[in-house]
Amino acid sequence: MSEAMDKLRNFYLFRHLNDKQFERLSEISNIVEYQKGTIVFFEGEEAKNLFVLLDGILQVYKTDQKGNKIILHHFFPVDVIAELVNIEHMRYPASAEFESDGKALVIDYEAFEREFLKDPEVAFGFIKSLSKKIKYLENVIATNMVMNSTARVAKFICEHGHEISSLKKSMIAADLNMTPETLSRILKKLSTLGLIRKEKDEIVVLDKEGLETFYL
Amino acid sequence: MSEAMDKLRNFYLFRHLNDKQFERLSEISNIVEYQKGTIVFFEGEEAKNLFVLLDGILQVYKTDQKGNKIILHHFFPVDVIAELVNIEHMRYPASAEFESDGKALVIDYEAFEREFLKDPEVAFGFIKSLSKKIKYLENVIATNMVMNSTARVAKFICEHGHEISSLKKSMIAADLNMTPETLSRILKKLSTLGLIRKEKDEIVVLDKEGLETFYL
DNA sequence: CAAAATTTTTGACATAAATCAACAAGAATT
DNA sequence: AATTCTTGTTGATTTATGTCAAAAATTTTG
Repeated sequence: MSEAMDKLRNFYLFRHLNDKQFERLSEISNIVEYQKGTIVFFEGEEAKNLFVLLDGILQVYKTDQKGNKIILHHFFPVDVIAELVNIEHMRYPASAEFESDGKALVIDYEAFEREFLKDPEVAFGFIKSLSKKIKYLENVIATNMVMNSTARVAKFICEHGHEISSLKKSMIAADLNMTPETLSRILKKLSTLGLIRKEKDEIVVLDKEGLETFYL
Repeated sequence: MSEAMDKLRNFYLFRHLNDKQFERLSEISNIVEYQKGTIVFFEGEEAKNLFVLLDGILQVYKTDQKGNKIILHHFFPVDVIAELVNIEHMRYPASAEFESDGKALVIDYEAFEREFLKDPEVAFGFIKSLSKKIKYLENVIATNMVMNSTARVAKFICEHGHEISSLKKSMIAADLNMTPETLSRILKKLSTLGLIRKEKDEIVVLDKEGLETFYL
């Protein structure tokens, strides 16, 4: 059995399926490989498939009138994508683009609903998965509507201190829904306040509590 | 049987319950009346109960650092509140306040989960209800993060044209997460553009398509 | 390692919306 | 009807962040 199938077997939504059910799942789905930059679906498009992200990072975003991306979320493997739009026969409320090369299981939703969704375990798995989705939407709102730029940066530093070294600043800015200029200025301000120290390729947190006061 | 119980019987989540189950539901819950302005739960509080709103309007909001309310949603009867926080044993991500006098069924969640959530019909009802919640969160994001003030006002006029007469402008402004001053200025602008006409106690839409161009 | 390309920072300026204060218009009360 | 209270409007100012352009720093390439 392929590595991908292995990942699937262990994925919480499918863990309890017996061999026969799993076999059937394979029949109504197929594994697709995507290249970095590929758009999996566009905002406004109609949904016919359920996606299970197996490899790579998937970025979900909306576009405002001026054409700016507003990044809502990054999905990491393994995760279900687009269960809601399928359940509700909606159009995608946002677009999804691979941020790296990746791979996904693409499931024919209609067949899935018919043959699997009545299974209480699968239904409960869906509840879990929808819950997770609500949590991150709450987080998007809490972060982007309630907090100002400084607070968002402070939060990001506290929560992702390490990763900063490996990420481009312009990427971080995009994820925080602000311009690189604004990010740069805020980092400078936090430096001046003595809360962080900007070193070559790294940001050292000097006063975590001080940072937290911006957003807690 | 009381009017409230009647409403409950017909509520989609409980419609399929038999008399015995319904009896049991009554045992693990009770109907509470609330006065206008009562806070049902505060952001950050731990959840122990599931609420079913039976009467009145419930406003859900977050508070930013400056103490400004950021209104996320209005619930109208009959609707389930706080299923997520209960499922996930989370703290409330927002506060809820009655905007009018009201009434709700308050269910002991632990007992509910134990005795009802395994029922596939109830589980499916939960999926539906979580879906609804995701939809309005998407809408909050689409409205408040993606659209500017003018677009939000234009959308509101198109979608709630009638209600405007009955609502205080300051209320509308709060719901749109802007100040009354901003709302007043935008209405003036839309008037000047000939898209609406402001009459005593009413706003007449003159050019719906024109309004829609602001947000579609 | 030097040159070129990319990314980040800085400065000047623009913009949307909030804030503050005064005023006007309606509604409620005496 | 006159007075008071509440709500809405207008103008001036402030604030946070975006935009654009140039300079500085860093990374990649030859």
